[in-house]
Amino acid sequence: MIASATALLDAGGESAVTLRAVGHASGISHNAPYKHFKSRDALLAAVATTDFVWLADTFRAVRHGASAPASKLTQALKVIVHFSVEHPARYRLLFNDPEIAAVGGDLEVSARSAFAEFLGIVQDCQAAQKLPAVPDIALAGLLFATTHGLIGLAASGRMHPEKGLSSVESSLKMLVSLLQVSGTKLPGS
Amino acid sequence: MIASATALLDAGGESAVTLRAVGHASGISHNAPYKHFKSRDALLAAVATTDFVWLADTFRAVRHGASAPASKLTQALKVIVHFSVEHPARYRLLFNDPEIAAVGGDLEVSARSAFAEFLGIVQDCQAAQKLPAVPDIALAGLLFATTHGLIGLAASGRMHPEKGLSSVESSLKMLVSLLQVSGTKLPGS
DNA sequence: ACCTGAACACCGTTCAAGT
DNA sequence: ACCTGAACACCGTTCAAGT
Repeated sequence: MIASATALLDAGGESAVTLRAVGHASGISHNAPYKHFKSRDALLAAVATTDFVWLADTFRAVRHGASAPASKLTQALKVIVHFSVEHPARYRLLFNDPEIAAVGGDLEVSARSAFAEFLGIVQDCQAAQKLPAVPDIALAGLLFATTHGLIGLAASGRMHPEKGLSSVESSLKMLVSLLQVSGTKLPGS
Repeated sequence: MIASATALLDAGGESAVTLRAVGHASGISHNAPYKHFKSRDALLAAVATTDFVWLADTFRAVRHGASAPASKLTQALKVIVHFSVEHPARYRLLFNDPEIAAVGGDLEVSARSAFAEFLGIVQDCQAAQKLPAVPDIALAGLLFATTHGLIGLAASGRMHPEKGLSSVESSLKMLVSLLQVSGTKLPGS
């Protein structure tokens, strides 16, 4: 049922995920989902939870890989960007949907877990002097937020008129390189 | 009618903006809007256009104010943050709604106009050596995207667990200060 | 416990008809 | 030209009833 909803999201966006379509794709009636989920939003939240768990696992794999810290950060950011490109509706569910986020519960736990793994990668970069020694959580939030913002603006066509998606990665590269410069001269020193 | 839709957005979010409610609030029938707008999305796009025009005007006023360039940048970012706090549904319409963005036309023109004013403020900061001398459009996009991303993550409750909205402004302050440090040592030099 | 089918109260949108 | 009222094809959700 979660799988059906996920497939419908990828195929037709959030509006395509009607309980009738989910029921039909799962071979059950259109209101059988109510026996397993409190509402349509709860079903969508379950999809989002699954994706957050996947994100956390992927970040963990990147972090424990063999690359240099700065390269791991780039890889993690690419994971986010690629996910947003390949599964835009699911990405929006994760980071752009207040109604879904309000569900809380497992969803919030899995979201924090994914962020914690990302934070670990940022901390490793700081330890390796590849990022400035500002508070780690704020820095990780800033990097994540910038990636998220670039993705959102690109998706809305509200970014650099002439460029397309590639500008997301090049903008991120610019940010990381600017921050590395900052790392060599700590603010306040 | 645009005013009715705007009020409904502020009061109850996007889902409250039904054509029946708009018609009732405007003293007309529930499908009279179709004589003025091609669809519900077109009406929402008209609301977004109005807000983009307001944003462009506000940015322009900031830019031509008496403050120092760096202060103008801070003011412009605050305008965005405050708008997102006071009118979350309208903010989402501007920057988080692919369906609305796809309408194009006047909406896109007004969006580009707002970005152009913001770009001007960034350029002034670069001229005053308050921001690094990287390509101006990319830098403006980066600053805007970061602000947008921080707002979105804060709205989704997906940011620093312990902090709230104030962390958006403090994170932005951190970014600008880090970029100012970078400005003193250009990358590649 | 889990599922079904009908029903309810909504939607956006269309259309024939009025002025 | 602009508006109305009824109608159509959907929704999410509820509920009595089945197994």
